[in-house]
Amino acid sequence: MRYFIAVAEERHFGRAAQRLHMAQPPLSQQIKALEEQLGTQLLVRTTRKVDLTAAGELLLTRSRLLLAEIDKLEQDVKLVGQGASGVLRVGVSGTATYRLMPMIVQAARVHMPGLRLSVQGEMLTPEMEIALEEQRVDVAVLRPPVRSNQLSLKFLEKDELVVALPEDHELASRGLLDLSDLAEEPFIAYPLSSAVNAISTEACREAGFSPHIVQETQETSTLLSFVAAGMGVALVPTARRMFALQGIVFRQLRNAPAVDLAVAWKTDNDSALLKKFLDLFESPAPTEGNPA
Amino acid sequence: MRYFIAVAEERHFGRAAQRLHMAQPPLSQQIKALEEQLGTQLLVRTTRKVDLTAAGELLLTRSRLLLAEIDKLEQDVKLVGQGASGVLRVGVSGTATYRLMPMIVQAARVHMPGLRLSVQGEMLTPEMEIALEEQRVDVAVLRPPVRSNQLSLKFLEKDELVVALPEDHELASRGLLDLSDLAEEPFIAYPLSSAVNAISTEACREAGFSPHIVQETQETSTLLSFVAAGMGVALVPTARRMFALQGIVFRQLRNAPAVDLAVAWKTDNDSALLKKFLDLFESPAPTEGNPA
DNA sequence: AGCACCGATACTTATTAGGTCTGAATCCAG
DNA sequence: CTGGATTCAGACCTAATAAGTATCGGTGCT
Repeated sequence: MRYFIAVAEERHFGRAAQRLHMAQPPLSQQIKALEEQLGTQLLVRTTRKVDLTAAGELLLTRSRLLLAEIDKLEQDVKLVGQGASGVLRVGVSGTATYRLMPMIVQAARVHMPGLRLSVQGEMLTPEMEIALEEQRVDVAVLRPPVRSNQLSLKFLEKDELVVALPEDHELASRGLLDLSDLAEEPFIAYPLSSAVNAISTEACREAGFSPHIVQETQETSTLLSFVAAGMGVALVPTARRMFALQGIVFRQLRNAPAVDLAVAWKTDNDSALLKKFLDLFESPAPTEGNPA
Repeated sequence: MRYFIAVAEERHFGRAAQRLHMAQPPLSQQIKALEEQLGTQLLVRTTRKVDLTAAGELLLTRSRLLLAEIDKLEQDVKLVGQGASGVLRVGVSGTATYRLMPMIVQAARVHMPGLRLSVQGEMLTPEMEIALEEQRVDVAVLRPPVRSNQLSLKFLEKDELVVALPEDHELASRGLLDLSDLAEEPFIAYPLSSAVNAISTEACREAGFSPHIVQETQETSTLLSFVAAGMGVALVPTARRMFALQGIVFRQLRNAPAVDLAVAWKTDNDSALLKKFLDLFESPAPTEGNPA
């Protein structure tokens, strides 16, 4: 089949043979054998040039695809044999669920076919810590710091917090805000146990006020719909801006507080699958974090 | 590859060898060679039984598909060689398999003699999208929307959904039903990934309830037999009424949700055969759809 | 413990693929 | 119109690969 493709592409037995690192006569024989097996003429040979019949055209296009699939299968089987298979349970922090997670899932599909990811999104760091320790999840994308000493971390990225405002809010007309501008605003916040909340509250305290939280919510999408409804303002990680929700504007902060994002796993988990999975994080985030 | 499939299916080298009309030792050797080529263990042999590794499982399922495709290619090439003008591989959505498909096949017989159609019925839209992209089928009759941007669509028709009921069901005595009448009924449904399921669920939600799905099934015939057996009710496209299955009655819905039917192909497929085939759809459905 | 079962190994034979040389057909140059 | 160059096909031989035969070794069952 590969022989046929070579001949059909080169339209020349000699050149095709060269490309296949073999002599021309055996190639002619193989093609002839193929034609006999199919009971069909595939090539029209005049001594001066080689042409494809309709059947040949069909065989060319389809067998190209087939060979590609076969090669891919071979690769995939090799990968799976090297440990790229099985199930990993992944927990993802609320704020990373929509942006980072799809990237990871896609990367895993390519580099670790056969791997099933069981993803739970919109989780909070303390939840994930416990889940990791109890081995209910294998990997977690979370916001440091973690308290547990059984976990290892790898730093992924740093996100500045931005302000989410209802679009008709008076502060929406200004470009760059200061945290203290928000002192009198009602806040929609992530749960108390979340890292974003901790950082936000701390930053507000440093800016000289204590935020007035009117609503607490875990899911970012819910949080933003509260903002869109005009119930208050919120501090969310930068990456969240992509959530182009109707009725919301995002404004940058002077001296914006930042939250880290990291991938975490249980240090004593020596699964080959896990190691391979963690390697996926090397390219998008080359920085190495410090273990807990 | 065929050898591996035989062994994997029989889970027994001896029986597999028998099936392949060969002796057992060369089979062992071939499998071993395959494992070496892939650098991966595919089978776990205890002297008592043969088991598949994860890599083996992958190879089994994928290579089965590949072999089927190779065989089909062989057939198709033979057909073209014998004078057929060409082969088009057509995928058809479950609900259109029985009503629309025969019409298309007949039209093709009249207007494109020499064209062979290789039809696969009872497929789901996402399956067909992938098959089109990977060029495993040339044309698909499916239910929009499609996510892929590599495909072009032509609208064919709109089908209202009707209720399929066991004939002794209390609602069977009534003529026109409202969706909310079904709020407490057990549902037999198409798979989650199907367009009909998506539309049905959405319609139920709008009618103020969430359907209680007791059974999921892909084939319409199976679905209807569950209904006939009294396991529950189902929403199926109008065209399905022709399926005069014993023990089932169909009832119209007030404000019936509707699903579209369209023909789809890969935009960059410039086969002349395909263009001609698509023209067949002009007469029965003159409306032009919007590309994906 | 012994037998039956099953896959692996060692070795031989048959089949198939590939290489070399050569021939026939066609095109082109002079 | 003839000789050289080009290109595919056939004849023949060799090397590689697959299949066959006999046998071994380990495992579970009685």
